[in-house]
Amino acid sequence: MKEISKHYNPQETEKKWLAFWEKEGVFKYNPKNKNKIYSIDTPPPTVSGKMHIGHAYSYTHEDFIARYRRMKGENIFFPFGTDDNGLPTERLVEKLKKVRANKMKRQDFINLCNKTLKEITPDFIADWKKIGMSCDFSKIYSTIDDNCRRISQKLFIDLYKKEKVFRQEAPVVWCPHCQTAIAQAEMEDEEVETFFNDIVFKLKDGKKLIISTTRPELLSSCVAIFVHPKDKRYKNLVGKKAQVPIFGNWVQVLADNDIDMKKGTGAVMCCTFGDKADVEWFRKYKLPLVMSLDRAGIMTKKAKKYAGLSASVARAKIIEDLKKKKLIVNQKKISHTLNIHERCKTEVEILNSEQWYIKILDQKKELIELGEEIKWHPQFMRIRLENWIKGLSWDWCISRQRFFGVPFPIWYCRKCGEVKLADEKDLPVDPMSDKPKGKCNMCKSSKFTPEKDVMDTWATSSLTPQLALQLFYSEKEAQKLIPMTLRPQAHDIISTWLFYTVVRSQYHFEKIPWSEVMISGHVLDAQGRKMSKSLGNVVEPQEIFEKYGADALRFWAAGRSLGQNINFSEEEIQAGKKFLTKLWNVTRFVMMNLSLTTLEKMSKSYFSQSGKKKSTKDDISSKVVRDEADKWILAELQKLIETATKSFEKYDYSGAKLAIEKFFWIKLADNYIEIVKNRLYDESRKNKKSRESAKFTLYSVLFTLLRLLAPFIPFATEEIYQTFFRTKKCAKSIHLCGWPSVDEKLYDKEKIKTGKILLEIVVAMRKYKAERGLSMKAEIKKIEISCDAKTKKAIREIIDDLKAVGNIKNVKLKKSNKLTIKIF
RNA sequence: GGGCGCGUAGCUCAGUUGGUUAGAGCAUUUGUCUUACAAACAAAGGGUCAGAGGUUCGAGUCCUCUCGCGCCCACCA
Repeated sequence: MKEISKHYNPQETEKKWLAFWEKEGVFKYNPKNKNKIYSIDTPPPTVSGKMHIGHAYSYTHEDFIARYRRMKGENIFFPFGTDDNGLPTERLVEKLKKVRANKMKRQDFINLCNKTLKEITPDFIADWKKIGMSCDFSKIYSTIDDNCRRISQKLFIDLYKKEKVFRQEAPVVWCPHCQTAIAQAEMEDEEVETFFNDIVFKLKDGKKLIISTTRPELLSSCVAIFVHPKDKRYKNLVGKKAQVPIFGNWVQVLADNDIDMKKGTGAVMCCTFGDKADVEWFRKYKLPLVMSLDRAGIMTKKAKKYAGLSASVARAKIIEDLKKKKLIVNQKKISHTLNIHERCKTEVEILNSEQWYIKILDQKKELIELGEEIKWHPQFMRIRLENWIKGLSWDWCISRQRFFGVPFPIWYCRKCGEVKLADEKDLPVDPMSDKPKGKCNMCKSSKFTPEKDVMDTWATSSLTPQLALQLFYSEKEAQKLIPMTLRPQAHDIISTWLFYTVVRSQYHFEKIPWSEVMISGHVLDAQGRKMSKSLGNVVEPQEIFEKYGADALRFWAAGRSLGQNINFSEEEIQAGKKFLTKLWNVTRFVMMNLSLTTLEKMSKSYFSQSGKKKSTKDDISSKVVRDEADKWILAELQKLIETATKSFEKYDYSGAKLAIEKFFWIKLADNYIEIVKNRLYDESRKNKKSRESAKFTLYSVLFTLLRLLAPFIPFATEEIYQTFFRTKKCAKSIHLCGWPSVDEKLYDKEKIKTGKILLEIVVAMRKYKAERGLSMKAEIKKIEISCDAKTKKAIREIIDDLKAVGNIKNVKLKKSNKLTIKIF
């Protein structure tokens, strides 16, 4: 018997195997391996200082799949990277270093970002290792590193040459706080209370026209008034001019079908720009452009006496002035939803400015079809992409008036304005410090202005298949590996990362980026609410590691089906820990009963180097296994392998976990071990063959079970494998052992039926004893079982185990059509 | 307003293509030192499967409607 400690210590064990995996390069990717490649487009987490529980939840999901596929023998390409450029990183650095990018020299800020990333990234990544991600961490990309900048710029040039990207001056969604353009996907909703003001405009004939607005501060931007063409109240006013109060200019009254007659007074002012409708009218009726707000959200000169005020101050002031002049006739308190910037929660504005866009609006249909080409897990998530694409109303704005991002590889000719692209050989470039080669292609001038803007972070992270593949492959080879096998991610970024990656893959390679996607849900608190600092309900995975270990956390994460949100529950994590303890105890039991020589004999004869079962010729199961209970548990085990494998193939890891858990606890621990105990303890000679049968069964059931569990609890299973199962000839890690396959010879469905009867009798006996307050060891004098002939035969075959487990003196079998059990 | 998901035991969730008596964990109650495990084990109680209607020999499962919860999108004048 091997020495084995009484308690399982997850923290120590996990640390040990983490170091072992790294040292031995267990998860290192080998591009030369000839096996089928299973490639995963791992989400590069946005560097934020710390892994959160939602990360832990969804990343373990993809790791379950990766580990399963690896054991199946596929060549797993499971890279790792971090997304660390753009606004999220800028905001993190501003917070950590207590600076404001706007108030620093551009280059100083960029240097500070790079320096900060160097400081925090290793600790950040450590959590992904701790959770047991089986990625190849030996080569990691960062979306701001030289290679990623090069790829990103190169592919930008590709888009430019394919005319999929364009620059235009147009109204764009703008964040006044971050002072940059943003994309449609970066907006969130927020419900706010405000006043709906009825404001008096005067007509030439002195009559009044009352409009309703929530944004009176934009009066100075008013360029028209709209009414519905069928609105009788205003029908005779259409085509006439009205005077803007306070500012005195005259604007036309126009009719448009989009007007809601029931809303407010049914008359609305159009400002360039108050909202998206204004943009549409601006375009449709070719209205003049009057910008009353600047890039920082401050009123411009156009706002005359209100210039220099912030929008909200100006609003209060203008309402006051209008009231004094009795030009506000009604104020109604309303609550409405407006868009805020997801990064800083500032109310967004629409501003006219020059930006770079990737064309998407003209490709909606094609993009929806591409979504259909991908296999979705779960399927319903595809609809979310489709809905998003259908609802798109802006092309994808990728330029940001920021600092820490991938620069555009372009300059503009000072003379004719023509774009000058960087030479692909020179990438990555920073046009702010690098000079373009040659002269302007149009006018042959040699004076250029650099593009100051940087690309949005999604413009680079939408290229993760390339960023990851080019860690190991040349550009040409990498393209051959598109589509990758799997994109795993959570549902919140379907409209960004998933969508953008599809767009880029199509434009560059005319291919979908991956054949399959798996979408995880979110972690909510115990009450099902979002976790947030303000609610104080945030659970940190680091605390869970400390208290219960990563395996317990992973076990919990496998508890709900893919795509579903999960409520955090400490009890569930405790249940995971309990499972580990139980597994440990079962292992102790098995190992206490197997001698070292038996172990070696078994591993030699039964398992080949890879841990895969040997060919049938070497199969000793048919020679050794003789008792019915053993055949029963082995048959159940085959059924389990079948279920677990089928589930994993469907990305239904939770189904696999559930089946394994039930088998382990109910079939194996509660019943089989109880039944077989007595046979193991009886060391008499005549029992030798039965004892051997039990030993072999326990050995192979446990080893199979360990392999089935390895994707979920990689640390505990590794510990047990290394301590008890691994011999010189075996694979160096359980994660390199084969995935168990069903042994048809052992998959005897009749034996499963026999087992069912056996359990029924055992349960009846236990109930009998429990009801009388007896010990489970108490003797039963006589048990009478009435059953049909077939069952009778089956019971005869398991009668020794049955008598032993219940401590029964006499078993009497009677013939009957119905199974009844009487105990005396 | 549109789309998607969810509603099953006190709580958290399973429930395969419709098929015997709807399952598990936690919680509750009772019992048991049983040579793996008392942080364990055994047993028990607990359900109009949100509601209504329909299809079917048969519905937790399929269809229609209603109600409740969550998420995404739209509405923003």
